[in-house]
Amino acid sequence: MRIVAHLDLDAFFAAVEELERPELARLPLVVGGDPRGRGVVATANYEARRYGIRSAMSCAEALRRCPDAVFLRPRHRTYSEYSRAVWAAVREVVPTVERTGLDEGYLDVGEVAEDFGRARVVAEAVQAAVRGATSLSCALGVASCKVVAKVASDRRKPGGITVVPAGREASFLAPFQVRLLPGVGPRAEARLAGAGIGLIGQLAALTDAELTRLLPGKVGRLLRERARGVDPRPLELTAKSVSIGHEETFERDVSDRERLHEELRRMAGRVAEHLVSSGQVARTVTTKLRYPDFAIRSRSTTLPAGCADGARIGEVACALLDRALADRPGALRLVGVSVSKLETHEQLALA
DNA sequence: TCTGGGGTCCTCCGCCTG
DNA sequence: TCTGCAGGCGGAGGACCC
Repeated sequence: MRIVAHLDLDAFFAAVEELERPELARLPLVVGGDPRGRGVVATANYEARRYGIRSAMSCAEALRRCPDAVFLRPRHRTYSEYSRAVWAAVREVVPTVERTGLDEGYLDVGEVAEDFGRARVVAEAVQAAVRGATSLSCALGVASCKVVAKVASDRRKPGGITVVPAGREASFLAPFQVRLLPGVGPRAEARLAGAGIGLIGQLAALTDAELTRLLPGKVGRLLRERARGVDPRPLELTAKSVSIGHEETFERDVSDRERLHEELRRMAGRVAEHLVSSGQVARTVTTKLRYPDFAIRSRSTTLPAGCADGARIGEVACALLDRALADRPGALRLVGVSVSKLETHEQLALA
């Protein structure tokens, strides 16, 4: 019997900060950007959420909602260390794991539990292991496939366990808002709402013709399958990254070409360091621009051979920036550089 | 509200080639 | 040699996720 669990650490960044600084534990706490700048909320603890503060909200808005909140900048290195400890503890209980982020992932519970009743016991053992190793709490959803497990893990937060027995997938999902289905973002939600479709059960019941009209292409068919609780995706145990990039939003929009080039060269250097440390080279360089009206433009080019040289990547990125600004001149809110078509040194040696 | 930074995947279009 | 077509690929953009 295939049984999958989705594990989600509760308010992860904020929970780590509370562990590191226990005096913050009962205060509204926001981890994210500068509340006087252009930053957004990465994570808010449950105390801050009582004021309506949510992830992805601008920090300025979070400050307006709760002027007494404590604002901290994210410390990714510290979170990575806690994350490593969490997943080591999880693997002591369930050896086969797919990490999808620092704070979440899927577990192959079928390996250690032969039925859904026993799966709950395994989920409790995972929670206890995580708490014992790190003092962090997590929520788990257990089901026959990834999408149902993921929706289930969100049901009882913080610290809960939700088990959806086999055969109950579609009826479990049906009453939830479509936006809770992974893959349905603001655009798809708006299109569905325009046709009076608000619940996952209604999405699951759409005819082919209705689906083609509302959500054409592969995406629509995939979302309707998921709404029906059908999701054959296996656990991905060896995730390899496809691209590496770096981008930054300026405090104030920048139009000075020299300054933009300088920033791009600096970011290209960081990207190249990342490439070198992972033993990879890249063939495609992409420069991204965001204008004050939030319009995004990107220009990319593919090099004849793989490259991990920061100066070379910077040079190409600057030329791409110039090309994009020739098409649409103006000040920029953000620039970024990323590389893709990655190859490892082993692959190059084989080629 | 006024929107970061790191990504992935999908779609569309134009170009090239057989 | 020209035309039409299909498929592959690169480039650009959009939607989404954490």
